Amino acid sequence: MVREIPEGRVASYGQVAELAGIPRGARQVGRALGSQPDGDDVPWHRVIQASGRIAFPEGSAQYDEQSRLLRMENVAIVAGRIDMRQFRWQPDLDELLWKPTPAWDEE
DNA sequence: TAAGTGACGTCCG
DNA sequence: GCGGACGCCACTT
Repeated sequence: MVREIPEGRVASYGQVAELAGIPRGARQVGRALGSQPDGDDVPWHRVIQASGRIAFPEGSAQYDEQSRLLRMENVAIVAGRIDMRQFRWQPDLDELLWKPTPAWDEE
């Protein structure tokens, strides 16, 4: 499922779990990613907390690595947070939402 | 077998 | 917006 997340977009653990058919399996997703051998082709860095924060403690090597990879994909991390309204991956509406952007003043 | 522990999420104050 | 309490579930002690 995580491999489906396109570059430049992110998804929350809960979202991935749900899409994978595991309603309350957010923690399972975290475990799965953690047990994934490094150097694999799974874009683990695109999975973050629903709050828009990176799950690792700020300042940790892992936090730095993840934020680095995200920024490399042009995902903005402001004040330790990622704007989910802007970068959250939406499987179906993806193409629609990722266009320029004018339409979200409805918020 | 029971208790502790997370790469989490939601609710509440 | 933040921290605490709980819920969650697959391990590990």
